[in-house]
Amino acid sequence: MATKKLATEIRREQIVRAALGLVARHGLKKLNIASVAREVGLVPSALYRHFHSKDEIIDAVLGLLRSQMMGNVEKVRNDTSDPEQQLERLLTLHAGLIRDNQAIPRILFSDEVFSGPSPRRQQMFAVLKGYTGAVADIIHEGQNAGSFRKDLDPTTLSLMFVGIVVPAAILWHAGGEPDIPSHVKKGWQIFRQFLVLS
Amino acid sequence: MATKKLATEIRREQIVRAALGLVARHGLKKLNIASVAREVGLVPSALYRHFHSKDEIIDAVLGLLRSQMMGNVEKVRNDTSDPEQQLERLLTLHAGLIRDNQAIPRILFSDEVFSGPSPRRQQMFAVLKGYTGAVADIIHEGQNAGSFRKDLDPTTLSLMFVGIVVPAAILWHAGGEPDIPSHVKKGWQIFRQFLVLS
DNA sequence: TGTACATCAGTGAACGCGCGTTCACTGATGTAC
DNA sequence: TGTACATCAGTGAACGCGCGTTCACTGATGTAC
Repeated sequence: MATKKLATEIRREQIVRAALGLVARHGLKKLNIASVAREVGLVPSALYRHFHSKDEIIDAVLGLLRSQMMGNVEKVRNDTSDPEQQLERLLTLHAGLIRDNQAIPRILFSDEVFSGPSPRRQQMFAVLKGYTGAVADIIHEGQNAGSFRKDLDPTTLSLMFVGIVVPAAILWHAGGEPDIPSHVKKGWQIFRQFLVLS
Repeated sequence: MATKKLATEIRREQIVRAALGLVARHGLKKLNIASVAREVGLVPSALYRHFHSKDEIIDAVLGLLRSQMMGNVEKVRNDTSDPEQQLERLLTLHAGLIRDNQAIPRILFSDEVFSGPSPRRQQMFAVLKGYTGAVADIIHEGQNAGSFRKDLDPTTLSLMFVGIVVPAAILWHAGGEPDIPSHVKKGWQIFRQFLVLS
């Protein structure tokens, strides 16, 4: 029809971005082929020229999410070499990511991931593990450099670090409260006071 | 048939418990009328003698969850009057609840809640708010009693307190790691060191 | 430069499955007399 | 103590909707000659 023909590479990207947006706005359950197609300006069956199945689209969305999270880690590590600043900026970026992108917690806990195909669950586990692992690395470096307390387990600390954002995000997700940036700022002050040797 | 006829009150409880178990094991997406009926030993249509719809069953499951969480708070407040011990026990109970009951995070983040009927989202928000509010109250009492540091916002601390368990639960949920009780123990030591005046 | 052809993105109708829900019925249970 | 009756939990067939997926087709695009 009036629809322009575009290369598969371009369409794949359009489709994945549209799917991510839909998940962020309405949740994974409402992610259906028809909506994605409408968003991209195609007919539902046209998506099958670019993906073999809906599952394949979901996997691509997971990949996009992973690259966003790991992108934040890389950005922070390139910005500065000071572990304390790395943590602070990562927290801010992460909070922003979750706020702009309600899709993250929704996907993390979705049945599509946890009851879905086993490789997908493993991929998701790898993402989470990679992220908290990177945080633990930063903490470890700070300990070695002598700027952080040395008597605490970096892994435990990394989970608590992530824990500054997550419960706030849940609450915000559920009812609009609390103000995430403000909570994150306060939470970071507390975490920092405890961890950084002055 | 051979199925015994039981009073609606009994059946309602059986149905809700069966549904909660199914969600815990397979996620909300696989919660269908047929499975619940099979679990209870009835035919699918029989459930409609006791609930008007699947949505009503889901609401009842949410109610059960709420009572479990708030039950922990009450138990702890009755056990001891020392805020520090209240927090420590609540953390342990909460960790156990999440471990035995993978249903909690799955439901909290499910589309059934967040894209579902608005009253349901409000109910869920009230549950979360009530729980973190209770934690904040305990912290506040500890501050007034002079055993906790006074220069920190109880609300922020309460979210961080919950944050000790949540990320660990997510990881465990995704891949079996880490050992939740052990992480919670270490996390509590850190939190306690920071909060409690010695 | 033009023409024939292969490629492949896009279309629309149709299929089929899962699943929530309805409905007329059956038959057990408890109660009124 | 027995009998008639109302109540209501349980049944099984059927309906209907949402939705992922298939398939034969069309027609635009780029390329070989």
